[in-house]
Amino acid sequence: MHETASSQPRKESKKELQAEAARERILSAVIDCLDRYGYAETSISRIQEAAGFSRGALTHHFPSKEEMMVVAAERLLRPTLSLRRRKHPAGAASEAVLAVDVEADIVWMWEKLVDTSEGRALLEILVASRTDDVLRQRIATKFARWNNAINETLIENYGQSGMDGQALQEFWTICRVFLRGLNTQSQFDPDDGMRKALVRRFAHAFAAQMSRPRD
Amino acid sequence: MHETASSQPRKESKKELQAEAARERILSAVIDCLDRYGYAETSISRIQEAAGFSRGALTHHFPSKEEMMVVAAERLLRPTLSLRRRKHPAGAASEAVLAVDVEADIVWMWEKLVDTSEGRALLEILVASRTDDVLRQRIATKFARWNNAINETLIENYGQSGMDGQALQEFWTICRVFLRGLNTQSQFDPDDGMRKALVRRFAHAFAAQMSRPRD
DNA sequence: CAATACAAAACGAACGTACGGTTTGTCTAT
DNA sequence: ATAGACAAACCGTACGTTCGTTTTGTATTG
Repeated sequence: MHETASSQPRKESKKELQAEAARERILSAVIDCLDRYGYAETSISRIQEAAGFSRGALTHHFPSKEEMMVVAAERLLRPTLSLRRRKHPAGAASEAVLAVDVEADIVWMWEKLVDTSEGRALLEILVASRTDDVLRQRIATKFARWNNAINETLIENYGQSGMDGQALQEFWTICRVFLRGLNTQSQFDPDDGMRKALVRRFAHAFAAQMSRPRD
Repeated sequence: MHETASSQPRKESKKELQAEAARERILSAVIDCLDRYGYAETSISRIQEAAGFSRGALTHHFPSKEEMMVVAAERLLRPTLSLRRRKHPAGAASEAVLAVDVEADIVWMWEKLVDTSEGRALLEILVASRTDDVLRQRIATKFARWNNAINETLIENYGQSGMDGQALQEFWTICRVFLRGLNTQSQFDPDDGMRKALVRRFAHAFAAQMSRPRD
């Protein structure tokens, strides 16, 4: 072993790049299968087929199916998907602006984070981890960190509202829970219309609550 | 087949009673396994073990596992669990009374309908039906009817609020979706405290929105 | 700059296991 | 006696894993 420290991305050997690309392709296949077939029906064969690799290649990159699922979950819980910061014009009509922003952010979360392959795959993993002890233990801290990261970003954006931090955390958690729950009945109205209407209705009521003084 | 019409429960032969009790026991075992092990890990062996029956008994009462699941789903979607009617004192302070009632009903729904074995089993079936076409087709209409029945009961109780029927339906659907979503992360805080706090926070905001005039 | 040596990558067959379904047998109540 | 209620053994299948082989990229020689 030479001293090619991993902190120096200088010399990414071609093989390492290839291996990393393969792992990425496999993880994408896992997420795709979770969305299409659900956690239970996501078999090695299905992943193999979706990724375009052989059975042996999968076991070469991941020692077990469980490991594949955990790494896929880690990818879904990567904090890379953060809301963009908003710059608020300091001063007048702050409440109205705030409400509009909250509504827009919620709709954006629904369309870009939840109502996607990744969002549905995450739902499958979360529901599976409800009854799978080892899976739950392995993703619990990542999930908590992910929730906190989202909350912090949102609180940073909306901290000037009248609510304290605790209440804000709870409100955004409610929002996340609602959007995730909406994915549990997406199969019953193939047209997005109804769900999107619900999102808007929720966002509107939610924003109204947030931009009002606490009682 | 004699002409013992099912509309005449007059002569329930002892054997029929026994068979019905066995079916009920099996269905309870299914729901229990769905809650404990999840949809994927609910196998015939597990159900057999939980119900205290042999493999043969299960296949005697239900032709297939899918049929068992569908009938279990039908049991979970039975309209028997309806909110009790509330009698409102016609007259003063109706808005405040309304808000209190809404909050109480939501907490009641969470504790008695959603945060239960049956509620979690229903979550498992709904998530499974997202990717299982035959299961979805077989429970779709029952699920829709169940949602409508709940909505109608609630609208009957709260019809005097300022909202129109469409908005009320959407609001209660939002409530149901949120409570179901809360079950998808119940495994991460074994203490009910946090979830119950979220329910209360949601119920409070929800009630405030409902007892306010529309904009 | 070849030629060789070695490790990683990809492959596919084989294995044991657990599942759902089926069949056969036994007992009980009518 | 006859049909239903339950039990137990059996069958084919699909799963996840293991393992030996082949291929490909990289490093080390002359």
